[in-house]
Amino acid sequence: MAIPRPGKPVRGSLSGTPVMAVFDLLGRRWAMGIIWNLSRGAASFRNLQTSCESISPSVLNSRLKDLREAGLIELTDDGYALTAIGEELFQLLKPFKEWSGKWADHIDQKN
Amino acid sequence: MAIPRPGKPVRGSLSGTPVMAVFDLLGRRWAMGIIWNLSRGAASFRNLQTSCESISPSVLNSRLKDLREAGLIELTDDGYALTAIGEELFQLLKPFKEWSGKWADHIDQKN
DNA sequence: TCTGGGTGCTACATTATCCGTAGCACCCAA
DNA sequence: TTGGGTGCTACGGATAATGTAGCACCCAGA
Repeated sequence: MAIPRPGKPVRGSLSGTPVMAVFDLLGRRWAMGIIWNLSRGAASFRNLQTSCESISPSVLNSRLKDLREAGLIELTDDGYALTAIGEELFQLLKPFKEWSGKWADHIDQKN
Repeated sequence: MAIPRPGKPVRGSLSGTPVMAVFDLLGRRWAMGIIWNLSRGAASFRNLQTSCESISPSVLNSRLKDLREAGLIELTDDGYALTAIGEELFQLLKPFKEWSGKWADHIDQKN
């Protein structure tokens, strides 16, 4: 699948705004999980495969390609790593961890 | 598809942590876009359908069900609306807009 | 040099998910 | 009671994800 570019939504997004292109890119399986994993440092293909338990290599490869073409990750001597702007994106993802705790509590309450 | 619950990943996520359950839920088409749209206030089914240009009603319905079961949105007299915790999640999504601008510039530079 | 094991990735069939369109039930106003 | 708007479901085809197998490459040891 083609890579969504800001202003040129591929998958049919809301209005073609850059933020929707982001949602388009991140709204794919494993995309955010991969970024999350790479935040701890560069990782090899195999390494990512094991930390993303059940991802198949073909999808991992495809997602890595997406993220690389989007400029969020790059292939270094140490393996795949976040780029500067990818790291910035991770900083936005970071607060999700705390929120998810609240969310979990909220759901537990209901059950 | 079953709803991912914190601690009980459905689709096979990294490690079953709550944050991965979030990524599992949001890593579906339109999920973040719907939340983004609802941040401007409650919206009807039709309303969402038009603001999410090319979403099909069946997928929209499915996503709304996902988000409702996850407790992020609810059906009010005014239509679908963010819950309190859904609104909190939107606050985390908000900074993506600014970042996406940077990202767009970054990509333009490369081309 | 020739195993043998680790790594990165591809191929392919199966399954799940998404999309597009049609259409039904409901409400309300004319 | 007809017509139009709204909320949603059904279904067939397209697209994406999964699971498994396996190939090419490198390097270490015999």
